[in-house]
Amino acid sequence: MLRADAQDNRDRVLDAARALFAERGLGVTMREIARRAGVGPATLYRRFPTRQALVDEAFADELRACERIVEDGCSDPDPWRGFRTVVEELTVLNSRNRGFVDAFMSANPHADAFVAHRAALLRRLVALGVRAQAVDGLRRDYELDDLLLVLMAGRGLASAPSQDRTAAARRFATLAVDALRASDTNAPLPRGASLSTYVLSSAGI
Amino acid sequence: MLRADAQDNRDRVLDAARALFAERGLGVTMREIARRAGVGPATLYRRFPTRQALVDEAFADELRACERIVEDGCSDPDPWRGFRTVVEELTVLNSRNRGFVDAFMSANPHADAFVAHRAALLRRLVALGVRAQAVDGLRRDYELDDLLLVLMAGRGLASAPSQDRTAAARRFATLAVDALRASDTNAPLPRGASLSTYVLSSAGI
DNA sequence: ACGTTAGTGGACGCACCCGTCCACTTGGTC
DNA sequence: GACCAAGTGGACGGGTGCGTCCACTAACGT
Repeated sequence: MLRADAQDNRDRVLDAARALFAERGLGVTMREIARRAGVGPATLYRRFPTRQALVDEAFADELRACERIVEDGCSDPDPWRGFRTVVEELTVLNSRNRGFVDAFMSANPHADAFVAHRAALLRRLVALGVRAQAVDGLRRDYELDDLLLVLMAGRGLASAPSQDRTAAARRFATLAVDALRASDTNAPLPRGASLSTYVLSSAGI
Repeated sequence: MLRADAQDNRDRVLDAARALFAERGLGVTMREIARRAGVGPATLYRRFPTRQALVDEAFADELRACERIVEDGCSDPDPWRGFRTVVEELTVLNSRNRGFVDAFMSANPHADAFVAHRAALLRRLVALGVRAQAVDGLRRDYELDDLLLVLMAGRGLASAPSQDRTAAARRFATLAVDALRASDTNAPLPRGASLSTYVLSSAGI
């Protein structure tokens, strides 16, 4: 059990970290987080010995939100609608939080808490994709890489001015869905994505 | 006229800068470029007093390539085909060079050589877009922002393993083109992009 | 109320980058 | 071959972030 003041400081550090990660990405310094939280560096390091420990904790909520989005999408009786919802929601989530996609995508094998979650999430997304293809919603030549690209692109949105970031994210998601929709005007996709093998080589998919 | 050995060093510095910018983005330090070129810091600073001067020079070729792509696209008698080509070629260009999009997008008003070129390029892209819409190739609700998003997304490709980066870029570009193609299955795009006003507020478009 | 001990902020040593300066080297010229 | 100015590498002071240490503070149990 933590002493009351320590608990308080811990919370303030987490709040500061979340705010800074969201608005400026994972690049912010530990010092800066400590300053924003109004504590000294020692306090920060005592609670979170490594940057990764702080990142893991700071994004735990986001990760849960992310899992919930995927879960909801997967349990939609119409898999194509579920897929579209997932794309849209994840894009909005990303656009709000600059650090989260970074943390999620660059998760380091054996180094942090994201790896296992990521593997599980992506496995479910693959399954959802297959089902969405089966009902002729999602284009036949879709692969997981294409979704990853869309999510990575969403990162760019997080540097837009904050006022209408969500609106921009929804617009972008709509575009992405149109790109992935099965249609007889679709140009055939050339082979050649490799992002997922790169991102997932560690995750055992 | 530069002394022979000085010219030699200058060339080596530029080569090193190009290589490092391409593979690691604009974040590399001046020191590191100097080390890679096998010269001291003083030599680097003598030739390129500021980082921006080096960036400008290092990307001059890329910038020309970029302009040529847009020019070719604009002079295509079929504007929609021209537009598609531009998307594809620019995406490939981006995927090859991690630093270029950064330099191009984050160009600082009054601070570097990219601003004027950027404004001119984007103006031409706007015009091409309008023409591509007129022939029912490009979707009606397209805006410049959508293209910028695609290009930003392409940056993500530059961190993929290098072997098939180009293939991945072409695949992604094909997806993007499908997203932007006019079709009766297009979902209506919600309003709300704002990237271009953000990127271009300084460029006088 | 008071002692104990977890908790704390600030200071420290280290490493890195920055941009500049200076004494030496060396290419080009006579 | 000898001169000399352009050219050079390395060293320097200033700044910042890192992770750790330590003497003080104050929360909690009695």
